[in-house]
Amino acid sequence: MAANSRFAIAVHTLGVLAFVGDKPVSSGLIAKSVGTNPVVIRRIMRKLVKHGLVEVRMGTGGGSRLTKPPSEISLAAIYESLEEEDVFEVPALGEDHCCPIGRSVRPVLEEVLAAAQNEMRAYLGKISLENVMDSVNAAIVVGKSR
Amino acid sequence: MAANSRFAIAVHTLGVLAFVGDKPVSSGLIAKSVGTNPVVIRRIMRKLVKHGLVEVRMGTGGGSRLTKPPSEISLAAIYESLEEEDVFEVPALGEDHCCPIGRSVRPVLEEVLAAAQNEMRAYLGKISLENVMDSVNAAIVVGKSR
DNA sequence: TGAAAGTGTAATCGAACCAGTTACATACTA
DNA sequence: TAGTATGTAACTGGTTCGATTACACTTTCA
Repeated sequence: MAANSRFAIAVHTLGVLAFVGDKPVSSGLIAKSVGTNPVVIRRIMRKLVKHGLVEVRMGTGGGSRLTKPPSEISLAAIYESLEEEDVFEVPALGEDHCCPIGRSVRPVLEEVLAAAQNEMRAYLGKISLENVMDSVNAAIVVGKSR
Repeated sequence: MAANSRFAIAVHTLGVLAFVGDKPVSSGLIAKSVGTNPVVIRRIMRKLVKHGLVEVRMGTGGGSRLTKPPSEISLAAIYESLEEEDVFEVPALGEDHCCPIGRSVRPVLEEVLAAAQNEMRAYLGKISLENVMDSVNAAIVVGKSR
């Protein structure tokens, strides 16, 4: 995964859908709320549809809608849907590499780094879209919107 | 932080230093073990020096050396030393943004994502360079180096 | 039935980032 | 002083990514 705004955009997008409720929302409208281009939203939406978080209707009055209540959508599910690369990358070395350390470090590192990322994912699994939106709504009501 | 091999390179580099022990190791030699260019190693080394993990001597017979035993160097310390950007980025929106959700989502997201990254860091804090090298050495002895 | 409002998708552009490399100044040792 | 190192700047090529444009396709509704 690159230094990446896609995850934030995805959560924001689903947040808008959750906020609006049952009515389909167009990618153009979401793009305005997120501050980007409709195509960017649709690119992300494609993956969310593929993973069953969202359904899309084409044509007039169409747009996107959540397939389940926000309480049943965890941030981990959103993260997984985006199919990002790993945060860390362990460069390959070639099998005939001279240094024994070089050859052995790689699998060890991969294991450790994967475990570290799993910790992060586990945390995201504990937070639902509903949790996020509760905080957002609270901020709106209190007027802390800046 | 970008999809990033620097962290892996840094751990690998310090692993070589730990393996060699007290004798200074040149960036050229490390670069060969890591499979990259000496300048890349020196760029990373600069930061490790800045954070006190490593000391460097110039001139003939010079090179780098750990400043403390591997058991006292955690992966989290290495990670911090690299001063990478955050894994996630929450795009800025401008204060006069029209959508109230857009304005309020940002701080909430930032908080959640920071917490997620802290989980990862906490895990890295529990693992020392010595732990990693123990696994590496075990792999070498057993001959599982591929 | 046809216009309008949507999405799907490909292609292109420019900016940013990064590893690799070269080159050279500087520092240290023998 | 010669040789071995690091420090650092500069350039390059590849990759990624968001933004944008363009166009085909789908659906609704008047």
